[in-house]
Amino acid sequence: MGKREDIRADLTERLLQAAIDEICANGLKGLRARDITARAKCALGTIYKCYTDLDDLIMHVNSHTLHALHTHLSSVAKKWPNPHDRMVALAKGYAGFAQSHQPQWAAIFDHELPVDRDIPDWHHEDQARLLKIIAEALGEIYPNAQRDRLIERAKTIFSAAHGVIAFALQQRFSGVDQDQLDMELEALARMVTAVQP
Amino acid sequence: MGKREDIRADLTERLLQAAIDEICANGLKGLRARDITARAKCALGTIYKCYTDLDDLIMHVNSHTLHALHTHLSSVAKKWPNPHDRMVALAKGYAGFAQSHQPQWAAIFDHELPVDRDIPDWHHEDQARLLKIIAEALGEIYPNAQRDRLIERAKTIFSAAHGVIAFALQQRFSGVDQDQLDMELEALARMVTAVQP
DNA sequence: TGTACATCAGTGAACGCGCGTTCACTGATGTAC
DNA sequence: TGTACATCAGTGAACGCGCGTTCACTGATGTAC
Repeated sequence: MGKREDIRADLTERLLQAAIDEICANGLKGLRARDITARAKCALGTIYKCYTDLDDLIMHVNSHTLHALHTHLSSVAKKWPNPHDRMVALAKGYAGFAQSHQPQWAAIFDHELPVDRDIPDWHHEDQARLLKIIAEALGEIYPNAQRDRLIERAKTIFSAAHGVIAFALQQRFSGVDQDQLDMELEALARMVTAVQP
Repeated sequence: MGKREDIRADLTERLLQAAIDEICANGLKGLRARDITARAKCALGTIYKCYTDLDDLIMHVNSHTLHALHTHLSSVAKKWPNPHDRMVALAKGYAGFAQSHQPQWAAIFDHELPVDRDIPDWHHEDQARLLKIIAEALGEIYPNAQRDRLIERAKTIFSAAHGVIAFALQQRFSGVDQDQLDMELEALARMVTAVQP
């Protein structure tokens, strides 16, 4: 009987969820170990039984968010057979996700690991899967392009859209108005997938 | 005779330069009041005589960087009479500046003021001046467009290019390869300024 | 120009707080017979 | 099933460190006569 393992698994899960909730409530910057364990109703030390440290826990939260984003965008992509329209829908879908999950979404990009520690493989894979959705649409638009070029172009388009969305959502820097965001994203997506040599 | 004022002005300037140098050396995250005053060869408390606090000093550093960026991009713009080519040159020029001033450039976007404090007007103006350079080129490409629409589109293009450059420079997220950055920026700038209804 | 006094700038030791991480403890879970 | 013992999970008070900010002090600058 694995009662101890069950407890551990339950604790691990509760801590993850508590961390997510705390980030939603106070943002990554306002995340404190004590708040997480208070919310998860366990002792402070438990974090270090279930995770290496706070950074490790945050990485898991971010992975969780990336999975949710991937699920969201996959389902959006499925609805649009035309690759041009699909790109527009993906851009808007990304904006919608970012908007409705703002603090978690921001955490993905704001969290910085200590320099001596490197990003786990599964995190890179999460990102690669996202890019694949875009690359696939591009492949349909440019059937003769090389696979590597498509991936590279997908990165460009993703980061461009991300830039537009990030500046629009965090008022801080002069991004586009929020109510013009969808319109501008549509324009961007259309321009960027107009056929060319 | 304003000897006291001279000393104060000198100190203020030295602190600014020391802060810039420290950011270059250790990044915004590694910026510490003690390191700044050590480099400026004055006492710790002096920061609070010349600036409200560390955040205020950082805002001044960022303003300094934005001015340098504006100067750089203005001179780039002057060299290209054709607005399409100018947009390409601006994108590459921005990437070049970001690359050669990475820590200072990153500081502009990484620095977060406490929520209760708002961004001074001069900081917004610095940003607006940057956008104007882009809007001007757009105005030549789309002579019939409204001024407001041009500004909005300039914001979109700026944040898109910024996204591409930011992801490419900070390896962290899957941005385009650094040696393909210029090529991708050129493609982006051309696509985004292709004539359309 | 010289002297006496007032002001106030720069100084840096000390304060204070936040907060991640540790570790000696204790009691529930698992094991042996 | 019951009892005695060993293990080891979760606990949370305490540690330790980093670091922004303050403030009583002192000596140079400015002022009055």
